Amino acid sequence: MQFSIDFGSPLGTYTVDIPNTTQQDYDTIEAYFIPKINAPKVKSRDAIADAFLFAWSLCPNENPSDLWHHVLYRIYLRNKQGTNPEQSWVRTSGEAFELALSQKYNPLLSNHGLKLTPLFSKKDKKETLERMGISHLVGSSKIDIAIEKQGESRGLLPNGYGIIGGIHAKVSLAERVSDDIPASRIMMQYGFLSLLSTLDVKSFPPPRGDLINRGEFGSPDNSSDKRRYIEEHGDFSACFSYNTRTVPSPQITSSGKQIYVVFSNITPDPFVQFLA
Amino acid sequence: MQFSIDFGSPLGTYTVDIPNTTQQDYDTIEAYFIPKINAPKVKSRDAIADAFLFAWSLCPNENPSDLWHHVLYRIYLRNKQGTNPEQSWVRTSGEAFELALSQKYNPLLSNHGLKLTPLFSKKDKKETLERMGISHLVGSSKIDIAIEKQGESRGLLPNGYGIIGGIHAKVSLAERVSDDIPASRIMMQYGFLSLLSTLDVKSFPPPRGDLINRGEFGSPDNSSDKRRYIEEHGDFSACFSYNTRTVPSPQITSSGKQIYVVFSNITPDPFVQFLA
DNA sequence: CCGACCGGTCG
DNA sequence: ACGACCGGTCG
Repeated sequence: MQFSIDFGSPLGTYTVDIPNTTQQDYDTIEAYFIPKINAPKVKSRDAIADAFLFAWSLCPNENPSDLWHHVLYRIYLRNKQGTNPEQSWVRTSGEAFELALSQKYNPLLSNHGLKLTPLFSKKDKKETLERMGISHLVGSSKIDIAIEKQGESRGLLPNGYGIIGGIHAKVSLAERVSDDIPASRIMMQYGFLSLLSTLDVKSFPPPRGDLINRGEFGSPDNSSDKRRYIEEHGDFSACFSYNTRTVPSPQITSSGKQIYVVFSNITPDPFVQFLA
Repeated sequence: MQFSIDFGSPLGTYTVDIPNTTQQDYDTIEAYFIPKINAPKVKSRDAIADAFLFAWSLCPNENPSDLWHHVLYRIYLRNKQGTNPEQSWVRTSGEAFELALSQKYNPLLSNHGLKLTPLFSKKDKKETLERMGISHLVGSSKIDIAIEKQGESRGLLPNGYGIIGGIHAKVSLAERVSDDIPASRIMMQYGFLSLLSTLDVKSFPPPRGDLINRGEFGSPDNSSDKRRYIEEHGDFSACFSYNTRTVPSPQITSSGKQIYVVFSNITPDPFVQFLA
C-alpha cells in the first residue's frame, strides 16, 4: 500500500510505500495497537512488542524494520497521550525490541534447550554478568538479553540453565553501537557468544531525505564503520538485522564474522540456525 | 529571578529560580539570542555558543549549566523555526559547547602557548588522532577538541604546535559518557591528556521532577557510576564540570583523578590552572 | 552524503 | 531513585 505521513507545516505530507501490506492489514494493525498505547495497565514496551509480533505475523513478507519504523513508530507518535510521544518512544521502544525478540524466539528455541531473557534492570544485568564471571571487567549494564542453555556449566543455576552468551539489542545503531563493543569483546574473549541484533532502522525525513529506511550498514563495497565493526574487527560473534534492505555480509569476511539478514518471518531463520 | 516554563496541557507552567540573574539580564540575553536562532547565515552552533558566552559574561555568578539548560535551551525550543527544535538542539548544542569552550579559553591559554581546536569533521578528528599516533587504536572520531602546545614534539606541525591531548565535551552525560572511555584510556596510556569537560546538565521535568539541574555525578559518599569513572577507575585525566551543583572530588581519590567544578567566570579557573 | 549530537521518559 | 532507551538534524 501507499501510505501518507504528515510532517506538519511547512513540510506537508509525504508518501511511503509498504508493498507487502494492504490497507486492510494496516487498519487491522492500528485497531490492535492504538487501544494499547494509552491503556493505563499496559506498559508501552509490551504494547509495542505485541503490536510488532502481531504486524509481522499478519504481514510475514513485509520488511519488519519498515513495520516498526513506518507503521508502529508513526502510529505511536500520533496517539500517545499525556507525555512527550517522541521521548516516550525512545524510552519504551528499545525495551520493546528486546521483548519482541525474546517472545518470538523462545518458542522456537526451547526444544533446543535454549532460552532468551530480556534484562531490563541494572540488577538483572549485573547478576547475569556476575554469572558470566566478567562483572568486574565490563560496565555494569552492557548486556540486553541473556542467552541461556540447559546443562551449560558456566553460570549454572538450580533451574538447570547456564549462560552461553548475550545479545546487544538496538533498534537503530547511530554512534551508539560503539558503546557496546568493549563489553562485547570481553564476552567473546571469555568464550561467550556476543550477538548484535538490530532493526537497523534509519530513514532520512523530508525535506532532505526520501524516507526510505535503508539502515546504516552501507554495502560491502562501500563499507560503513558499523559494517567494519563486524566484518573486519569481528567485534561481535554475529549480527542479525531485521531490515531487509541491510546488505548481508559475504560468507567470507576478514574477521570471519558476518551480518545476517532475516528476510521473512519463517523459520528456521538465520538467528535460529546460528544458535541451534 | 523566578522564571516560568510552560510545559503545555495538561502539565501547565512551572517555576524555576535563577538567583543570580535579573529579569533585565534575562531580557538582554533573549534580545541577543533570538535574532540569531533563525538567521539564515548564522549556524545554530555559533548562535548558541555566542549566546552562552554572552550570558555568562553578563551573569558571571550564575550557574553556567543553568544558563545553558534553563535559559538558552528553552529560548531555543520556543523560537527555532522550520525544523524540529528538539532535534535541532541535539544536533547543534553539542557542537556549540565545543565552540564555547574553545572561544572562552583560547584568549586565556595563548600566553601559555596552548590552543584548543574544536574538531567537527570526521576528517579533522581522524587527522588529530593520526598526529597522536593512535588512529589505528581508537574509533575514528572519539575526540572533540584538540589541545595543542607550541614546541610540543608529538604531532608537531609546521606552525610549531604539537598535541598534548584532547577534550571529550558533553553537555550531559547519560549513558553516553561510557562511549568515550575506551579512547580516553588509550590517549592516557600513550601519554596524552584526556579531559572530560561537561555542563553536567540534568534536571527532571514535571510531573515527576522538580526541574532542579542537579547533574548526574551524585556525591562522593553516594557515588554514581559516572563519578566512579573518574575517582576510582581514573578513566580521564581530569573532569571539569560547569554545573555548580556538581559536587567536586576530594583532593585525594583512589585513582588520583578528580572532578573539578568551575564556580565562576573568573580566571584562573580550575581548567586554566590544570593546563597552565 | 552520512555521521554524532542530546534529553524526557518510566521502570 | 536514577539509569539507558533512540532519531531528526545539519555540517
